[in-house]
Amino acid sequence: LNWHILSLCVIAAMETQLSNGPTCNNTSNGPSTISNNCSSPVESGSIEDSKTNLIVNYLPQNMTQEELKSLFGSIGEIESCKLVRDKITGQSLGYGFVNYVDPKDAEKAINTLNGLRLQTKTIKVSYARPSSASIRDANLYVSGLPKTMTQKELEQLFSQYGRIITSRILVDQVTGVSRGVGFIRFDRRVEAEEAIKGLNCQKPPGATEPITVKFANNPSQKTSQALLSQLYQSPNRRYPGPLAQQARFVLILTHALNHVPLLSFYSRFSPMAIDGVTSLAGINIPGHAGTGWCIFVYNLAPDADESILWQMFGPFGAVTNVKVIRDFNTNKCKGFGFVTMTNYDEAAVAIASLNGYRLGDRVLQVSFKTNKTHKA
DNA sequence: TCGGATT
Repeated sequence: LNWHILSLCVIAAMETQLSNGPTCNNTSNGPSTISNNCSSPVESGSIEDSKTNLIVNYLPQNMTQEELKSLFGSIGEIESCKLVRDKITGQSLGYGFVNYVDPKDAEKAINTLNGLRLQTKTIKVSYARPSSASIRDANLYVSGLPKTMTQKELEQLFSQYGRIITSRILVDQVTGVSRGVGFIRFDRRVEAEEAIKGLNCQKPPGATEPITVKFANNPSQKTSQALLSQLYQSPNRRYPGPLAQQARFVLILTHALNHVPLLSFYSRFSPMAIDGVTSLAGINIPGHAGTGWCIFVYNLAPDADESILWQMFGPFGAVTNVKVIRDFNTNKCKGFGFVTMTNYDEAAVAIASLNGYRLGDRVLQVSFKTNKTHKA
């Protein structure tokens, strides 16, 4: 058994290609995205800074403040430079500020560095709006959008409430179709508040379902567990480390003791192995969500929570997301949940191992998620 | 007995 598990670990080892969504490009914010060149700065920001201070967006996750300063320092003398990080985790939030001494250098930096490709990202360089409380927390998260709605239509819908700084509609990485989720950043918080009042739970013109509009979280905020998982499954790892092996072993052994035979999952072929990800375009593969492999877990207890899913699936490899589906009113688990795993092989092993697993007095059913819907 | 989605 142990030997099989070790072999499996080798077979299952695949390159992790973590891509953080579609590469940002500077046209994606649409034609109505305003210039941040503040000819009439408002409130507390200094007028001088408006011509020297730049905001740099869509920086690669691993870029440091020093690297940012080095890159922009190649243009001219920098007065100050700040990479914005999450207060708690220290993770880069993917943007920063560069303040030049000379306004000419700021202009030059926009002309030469805006649109520069760094790793998987295309950075955006523009004048920073003066810092002020009124422009903070003006970013909205919008869900339930009709899949046909374009970014332009989204902006049209929201523009009645104020000046839009940026907008975006998230798309499936594989199919390119809208995920029905987007973002709108207004110039001022009060505008965002009005948009929530006016549009939350409303049907956009021609739509059949109401949309949800609320304040957005910070970009790429992950749970501490997902961060741990990411750390633990480092991108260059080819084989699971001793800890992973141990955990797998324990789990699979537990499974064996549960008197459910293991499937011959190691002989199963992986669709990822045909000719890589490109072969997946337009093909509907169960559980494949573009960002990973989505697994359906059925027969969870009413009091089940996310931690049990992390505990069960984590040992099999990179888990990026878990979700227990709860009843809106009672907040009790509706009996099922979802787990997203990065690598097909690890997901397949987890499914093969955990399907039929006895959790308390329940026997779990675990499979790739399908497109079933309860709607009529 | 197959959601919600966080650039």
